[in-house]
Amino acid sequence: MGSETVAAETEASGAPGLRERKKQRTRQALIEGALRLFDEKGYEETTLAEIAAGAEVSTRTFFSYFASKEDVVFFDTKERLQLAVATIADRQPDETVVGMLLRVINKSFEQAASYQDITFDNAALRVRLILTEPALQARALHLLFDSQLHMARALHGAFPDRLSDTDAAAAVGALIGGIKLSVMVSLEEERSIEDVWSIARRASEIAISGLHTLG
Amino acid sequence: MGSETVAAETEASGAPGLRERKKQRTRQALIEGALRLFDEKGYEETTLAEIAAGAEVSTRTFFSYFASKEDVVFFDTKERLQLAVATIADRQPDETVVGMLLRVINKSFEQAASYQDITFDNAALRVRLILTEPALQARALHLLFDSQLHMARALHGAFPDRLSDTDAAAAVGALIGGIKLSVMVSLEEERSIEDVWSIARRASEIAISGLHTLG
DNA sequence: TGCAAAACTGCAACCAGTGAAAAGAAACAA
DNA sequence: TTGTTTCTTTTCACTGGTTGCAGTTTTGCA
Repeated sequence: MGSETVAAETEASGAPGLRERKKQRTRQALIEGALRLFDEKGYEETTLAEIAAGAEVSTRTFFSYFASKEDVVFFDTKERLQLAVATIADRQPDETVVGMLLRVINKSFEQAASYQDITFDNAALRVRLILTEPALQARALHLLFDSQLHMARALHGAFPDRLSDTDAAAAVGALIGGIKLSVMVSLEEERSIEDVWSIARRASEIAISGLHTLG
Repeated sequence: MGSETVAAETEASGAPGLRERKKQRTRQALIEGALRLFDEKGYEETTLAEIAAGAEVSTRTFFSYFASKEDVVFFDTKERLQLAVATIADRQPDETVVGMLLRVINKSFEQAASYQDITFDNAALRVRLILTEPALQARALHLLFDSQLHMARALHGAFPDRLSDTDAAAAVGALIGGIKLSVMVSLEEERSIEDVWSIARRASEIAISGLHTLG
């Protein structure tokens, strides 16, 4: 089944077997084919039958790799969340809450920037897709929300005595909520990556120093 | 069509015509019937056919009142957003950004608390429903996100010289993001309304005074 | 080579959602 | 009241995502 991102090795040996390699190839074919089709003819206009045919599997098989049509687009979400949570889990000595949160944000951006995972260079296409398709936007927000919950729990776990669970949630929610909304607004006009970057930074500064520093 | 919440009057006279009254009754029947069915047999297990039958209309007619199955549950969203945006629009003289945001939050809570709109007393049922059904949760997040965008624009409009559009977005996103996530975490255990209220307050204080005041 | 597990296929069924044409009901004018 | 116009609902047919199931193929391994 495609539910595990990390390859399950055949045995104690390090080499993935034929079965695993085939599965990875099919998975990648589904992802790349789907994104290409979404780009060419639009998300709604692309049917699962076409996606499956593109990867030379049956429609039914699609669903043993992804739980839904939307999910192909978010193939790397689990991985990204894992990195964030892991980053929180290995708290540096003497690190402050804010320091840790910034480290998480930075790592996440780095990861996003250097994406090679699945020979996949159309990150921009994906962003455009998610921004324009309501169904994908809803799914993205749901996944992001879920990630925030996980991160809040991890943060509470990293500072068990200093932060209550609800305070940890408030912190994560405020930081990511601020960044998310300001980036979204900024994307309504065409902007360069650098612009977006600095807007995100600015939003995190606002969250950290507090809204009272504004008007 | 059911797209307008406010009744379109027949003429210059104040009385809504028969047509309008019937539509309101049908709308209410759909809402109440749907929520009752969702409660009794679960959201996924309830079909549109059943909902429509409960209100004695055809399945097709359901879709001239609501755009989707999910949307019945969020029948009052437009109204709530309108209040929030209107509250922002009539900025008080000498009001600060933070002061205004707090006023919006308070008004919104008031409105939620005093809900009588459609002889509808099962607000709690609805909350439980949204919290447990993934499809509804995704829709809720999408609607909330959209509301935040509108509020951010309104805020920028209210303080055009003091707040850039992206800063306004950062403010709204941080405040609502913090409240949302902490309330959500708090709801994982059973809590009283008062508890939730004070947790929300605490989250807004954190966002206002800044994350740096934490760890 | 043979067996068990894993993966894939085809098929049937369900249900949300949409388009179009026809029927029904209400509003309006004469 | 009657005829006309406009809005609403119904009926019907159809698409497409999603799932369960039963059977077949492929792979891993002894």
